[in-house]
Amino acid sequence: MAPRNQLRLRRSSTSDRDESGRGRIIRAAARLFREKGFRATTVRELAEAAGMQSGSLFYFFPSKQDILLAVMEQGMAEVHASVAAAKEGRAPAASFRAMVRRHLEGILEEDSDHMAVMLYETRSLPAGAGKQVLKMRRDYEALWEAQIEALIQQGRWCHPREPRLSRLALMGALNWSVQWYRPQRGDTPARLAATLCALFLREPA
Amino acid sequence: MAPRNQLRLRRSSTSDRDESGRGRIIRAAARLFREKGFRATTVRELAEAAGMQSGSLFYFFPSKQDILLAVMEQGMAEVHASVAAAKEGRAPAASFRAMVRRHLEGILEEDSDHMAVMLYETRSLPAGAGKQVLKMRRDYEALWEAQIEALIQQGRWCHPREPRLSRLALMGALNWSVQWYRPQRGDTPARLAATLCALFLREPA
DNA sequence: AACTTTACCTAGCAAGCGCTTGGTGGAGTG
DNA sequence: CACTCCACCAAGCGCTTGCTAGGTAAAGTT
Repeated sequence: MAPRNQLRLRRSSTSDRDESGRGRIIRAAARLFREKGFRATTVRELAEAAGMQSGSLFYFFPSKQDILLAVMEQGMAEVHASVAAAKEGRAPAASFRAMVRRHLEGILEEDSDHMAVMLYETRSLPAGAGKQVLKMRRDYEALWEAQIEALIQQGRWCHPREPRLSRLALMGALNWSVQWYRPQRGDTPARLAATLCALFLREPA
Repeated sequence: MAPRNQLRLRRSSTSDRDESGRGRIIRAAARLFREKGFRATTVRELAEAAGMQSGSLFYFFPSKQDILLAVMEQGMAEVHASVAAAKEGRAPAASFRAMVRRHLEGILEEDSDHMAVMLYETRSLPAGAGKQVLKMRRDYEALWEAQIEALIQQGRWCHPREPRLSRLALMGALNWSVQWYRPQRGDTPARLAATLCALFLREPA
């Protein structure tokens, strides 16, 4: 019995946004998992899209499920970082607009499939798995809820009570765009963001 | 070569909400497809949940995919009927509130898995399939968009332009609840509906 | 120069998959 | 009582699935 694969696994030394085997796998997986779903994507398809043989995937990851986990982790980390940066150093309403824009860019732009996979493939993970991802997700939600509370205090939010439900409604309105948004209509995530913000923000008194 | 299964298939003589084989299969499929997803549900699990052997499914349906289609059709038809009925004979804002309530009940209540499957399993259908379901879906969306236009005319909608985007945002906010709503919190779909309506409706002038 | 590690490839196994086939008991019909 | 039809069951076929085992050429290390 050979030593377990796990023992030799690299954690991404640089980023996984590189041309290394790991990086190529994660990018290909993000695209396929988003387009076809996790279960409907076979390791053979995935390997071909990453430019290697199916067996080689298991040199980099112990299982198919761990590839899904890696996709989600990367998506969550990148969007969180982008949105958190947009929050800094602006008035609440301006911050909010920037955050919405970054969030939509993070789920709608080309080669930004990771976060969409994270949003819609949660149930492909067995009950115990993905605690790390779950924690990241909660942190991300807290970021938004805090922002909504700031807007409520300034009287700029459309509904002055229920910040939790407001956040859920907002996230629904934003994340649903994954289901219908198609870039070729002349829309961009930025323009969509501007319009959607207008639904939730109240004019200054 | 035996005659194809299709030739012997019954269209639901009464409703499929009965205890017939077909009805049992559709109900079990709705629950499993929602909980685990279409691909992750095997015909053996599905058969067991419906109280029969796996082969027997194919006496009632020509393929697993046709079971999915039947689930979606039933869900779409029932919710459409319920929401369309709520629209009748009320002032626009009151209609709207009733519609939102019916929609949420249709996707959140126990044994109402069909519509949720319809919302989140579209990509499990191959490109050509489900034209019937797609048409039903478009009709349903038109129903909502008309309602939003009526509210805009009365000055009761939170955003006076962009009825299409308003509809998409609203649907997102409502449909996202499938991902997070859990009944045991003391919430009900009806209460959730009331709060979410307040986000989108404007007070009468 | 000798050795180890990295980054894969090749071949294939065991399990599970959707679906088919050939029945069969019971109810309905003439 | 003979016949037909309905609603399934029992068994299994052929294929695909995630994953494993063993190998290897090239690069890095000592």
